[in-house]
Order: sequence, then structure tokens, then C-alpha cells
Amino acid sequence: MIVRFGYVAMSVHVKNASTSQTMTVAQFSKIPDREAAIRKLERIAESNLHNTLRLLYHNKAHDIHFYRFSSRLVPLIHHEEYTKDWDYITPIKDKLGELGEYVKAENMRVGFHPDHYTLLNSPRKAVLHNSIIVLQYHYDLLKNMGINPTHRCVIHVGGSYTHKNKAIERFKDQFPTIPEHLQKMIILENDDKVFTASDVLSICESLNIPMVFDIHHHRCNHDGEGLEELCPRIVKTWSESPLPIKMHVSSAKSEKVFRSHADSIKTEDIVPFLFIAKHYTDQLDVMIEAKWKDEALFRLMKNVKSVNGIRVIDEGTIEI
DNA sequence: CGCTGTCAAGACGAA
DNA sequence: TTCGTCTTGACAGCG
Repeated sequence: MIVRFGYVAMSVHVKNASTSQTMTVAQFSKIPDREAAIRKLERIAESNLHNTLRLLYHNKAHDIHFYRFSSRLVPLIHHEEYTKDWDYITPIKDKLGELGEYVKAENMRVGFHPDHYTLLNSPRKAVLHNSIIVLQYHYDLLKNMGINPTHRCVIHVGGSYTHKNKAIERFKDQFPTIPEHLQKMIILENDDKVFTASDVLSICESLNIPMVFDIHHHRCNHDGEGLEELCPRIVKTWSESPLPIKMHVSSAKSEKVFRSHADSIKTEDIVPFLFIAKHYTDQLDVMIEAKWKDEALFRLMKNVKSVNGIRVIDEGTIEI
């Protein structure tokens, strides 16, 4: 099995390359001329995209073929009252095209993870409405990069709202009501507090959504399911996807703060992938979620060299 | 310049 | 019903 590792949104090596610069609501409101304020948002967006391209060059130089874009490339997009009539695409269209061309030319896998306020199972209409706006924004970015949006956005199921089973049913009821092109873009991840891998699988199987298995969340929150029963089902949810199976890996910060992400990935935490490789799939993309970002990836690659059964192919790829 | 506090989002549990 | 906490990277403001 070929495994490509990826990292999230920013590099600890490439300096002054934030892809998540923003403007506070207060700052925006202080600028008396709305047009001027909007121009400032556009300059920030352009800077975020420019830095994203710099990171892609960095990734190319280090054989990293998998990357998650920042979800804050365009600032204040969640604030409908400020940005409702703002055509945020036109000013950055060229830059988006340039990014997409590079991604395609270098055969990179890219995707998004809209933040955890994107909630498709909320009973509040306004929350669902905002979530759709945020998803549409991600869709617009991908479209204008010339990248097929199918299965590019990972989100969580949402809140439990006291009754987890009802919350699952509400997800199943509301998901088909959002625009179809946004449905196709979504993949679903198990979380560390409420919805276990089994919960997410039941949703994914009923709505035909690929499941992103997060190994660390599974350790935090599970129903005692073993990998041998989960994996065949997880793999099956990807059978109609144009993209390889995706999983997440991270290490616990400490025994006490177990849920939080550590700086880097402990070598022992990729052991489950040895099992997965043996039994279930031939291609896998694993997103590293660690504070040290690309440095965590580099260190993991250094450490796995000595693990039995793992062969290093390049700086971002192994064969198990 | 560097440090500390604040900002945003929505859910959720304590008071 | 209100308020503090969670989470994250970046902004804002202090000395």
C-alpha cells in the first residue's frame, strides 16, 4: 500500500507565509468607506493565496503530494452582513487559476476542512443557512481553481443536541436538502466527543458519503469497535470516489490533555496503518494534524525508516 | 519588539 | 437565561 502524508495550512519552515490572515469585525467596521474596506479584504485574500502558492512550491521541493488549504483564505466570508454583495471571486480569479494549474501539473491532492461551526445537523435554521454559505464559498474556490470539488471538504456530523440519535436522524434528514453540488463535495469524519466511527459509518452508508477515519478521535471516542470490523466498511464508502481513501492521524498532547494535538506524531501512532495496509487497501492519503505542521511530517518520515515493513519512497510517501 | 489578552464561530454545561 | 469554556491562528494593545 502506498501512503502519502500531508499537512495542514501552514509551514513552520517557510517564514512569513500565513495563509489565514484576516481582519476583525471591529476593524472592518471602523473603516468608513465600505469600498475601501472591501479592497482591504481583497488584498488580504490575495496575500493568503500568494502564500498558499509559496507553500505548494515548498511541498513540491520536499515531495509532499498532499495538502489541506486554510479555510480562511478569504476573510470575513462567514459574515453575511458585510460580505453579502461582495464578488470576492473576480479579484482573485487569476490567482486561484494559477494555484489550480500548479496542483494539477504536480499531481497533488488538495482539500479543505471547513471549521467546526459548519453544522448540517443543527436544529437552528440560521446555523444551517450559514453552513451552506460557508460550503458554497469552498465550492467557489475549488471551481475557480479548476479542481473537481467532489469529496474535497471534510466536515463533522455536528452537535448532539442532547439526543444523539435524533441528531443523527436530523443529519440524514437535512443533508439531502442542501444543494446537490455541495452534497457531492462533502466527506464525513468521526469526532473526539460525540459521533464515533460506527455512528459516522451508519450515516455515510445511508447517504453514500465517503468516511474520513480519524485514528486519534477514535481512541478518544469509540464504541469498542475494532479496526477489523471498521475498515472494510470505511473502504467501501470510498468505492465510487475519484480520490483515494483519506484518514487523519495525530498524537495526544499528554495523558491529561489527551484530546489535544501534540507537536508531532509518535511513530507508534502509525502502527494501525500497518494493519490497514495488510488487509484492506492499496492507496491511502494520511493527513497529519500536529502543531509542528510540515516539520511533524519530516520527523515522522525520518522515524518510520527504521520500522519493519515500511519502505520510504520519497520525502512524503511510504510503502507498507 | 515581545508578551498577554482578545477575537470569531456554535455547542454545551454550570450557575 | 446568562455566562464561561472549548479551539485555533492572528489581531490588538500594552509596557
